[in-house]
Amino acid sequence: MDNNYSMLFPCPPSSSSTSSYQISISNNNNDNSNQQQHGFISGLNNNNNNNNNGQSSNNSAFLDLKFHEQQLKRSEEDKEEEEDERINVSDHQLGGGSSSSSNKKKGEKKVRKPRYAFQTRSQVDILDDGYRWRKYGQKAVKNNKFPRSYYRCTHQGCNVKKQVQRLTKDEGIVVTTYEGVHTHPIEKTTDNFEHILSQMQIYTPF
DNA sequence: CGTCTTTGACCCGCGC
DNA sequence: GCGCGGGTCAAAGACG
Repeated sequence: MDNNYSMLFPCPPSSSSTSSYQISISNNNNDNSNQQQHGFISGLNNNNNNNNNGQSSNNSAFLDLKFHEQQLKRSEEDKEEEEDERINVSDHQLGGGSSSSSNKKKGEKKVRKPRYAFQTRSQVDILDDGYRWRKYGQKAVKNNKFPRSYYRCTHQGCNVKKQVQRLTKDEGIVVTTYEGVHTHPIEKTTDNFEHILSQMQIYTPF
């Protein structure tokens, strides 16, 4: 469907960065079959808005990105997405309570965009990918001592979301899950991110 | 004062 | 039908 990777990386990488990250990406088909391969990326940097960045990320110059399509019962939903208008399943609205940003009409089925998950070895939870995110929720996750944080892109009209979660098994790994594609250019660039992009082009299976 | 995070409540889907 | 877990909302607070 949307296998146009370049759309996902609106900022062309420059080769000027001298930072020393190494990236390894591997498809991680841990769950079921029927995998698709899409890519999205989250760079490594401090987002100095909020997080616990007392611990410097400079030491964690080794990035270990593992990339896998998240298998969220998505295969059937993708199929149904096209004929979505025809289906009248339920008349619920998104989210808790009164107002929903996506004004779904009565009878429309909730459409989930495909999601792309990355595992990133990083000291910090928040990875600066050049976009501005606003946190809108945090939930405790079953079988995980770390909570999952929910972020939404703050750009007007851009409905991209991401989830950030640290693994219990390996506390150094942060799983970042993106949902949707940005409809606007990147808002700020970082050397780290650009460097990661340049690496990604090598490894991304076009 | 504007922006962002925190956090409890709410809603929904799904399995039993 | 019920309970659980995931996802979202929105008011309140923190912060620059």
